[in-house]
Amino acid sequence: MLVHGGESGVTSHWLVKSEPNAYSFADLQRDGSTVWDGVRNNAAALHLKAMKVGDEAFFYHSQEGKEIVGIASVTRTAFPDASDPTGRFVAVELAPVRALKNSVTLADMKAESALKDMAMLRQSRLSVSPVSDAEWAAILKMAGG
DNA sequence: GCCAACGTTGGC
DNA sequence: GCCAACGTTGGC
Repeated sequence: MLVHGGESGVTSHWLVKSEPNAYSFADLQRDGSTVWDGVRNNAAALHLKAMKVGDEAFFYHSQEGKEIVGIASVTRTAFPDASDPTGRFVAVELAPVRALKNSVTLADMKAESALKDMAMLRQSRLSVSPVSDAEWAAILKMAGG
């Protein structure tokens, strides 16, 4: 699909982290959509600002599970994060796409050579990170299609 | 619970 | 503008 401007129709892929105790993929499925706010890191915020409607993101459970459990899509591009008193940070809106058939654990990802340069593995504390097309495909394959 | 990584803050 | 101190994240 061709729209206007330089980024027309090209979707990007991302990975977002959440502690399932705080907000799990099941919560997202229950809610239908959610405002992805609370990001307080400039690198992560830059990634949020680069998200386009229709981009898809792996939904990773940190601490409990340490695995990718599902896919979400961006339904609203970056807007000011109302929970940020400084006004510096942004939020996006995400909706659930589907759960993965098999979740892909951190150990699985570390063991996969195709993922050795993955942003989330190189910088584990980053809560929003880009995923290349090759990495996206590799993880989908690991998840059972 | 501990600790490594890393970002942020504030004194100078 | 530097850098030490501190806070937070997240794997182990």
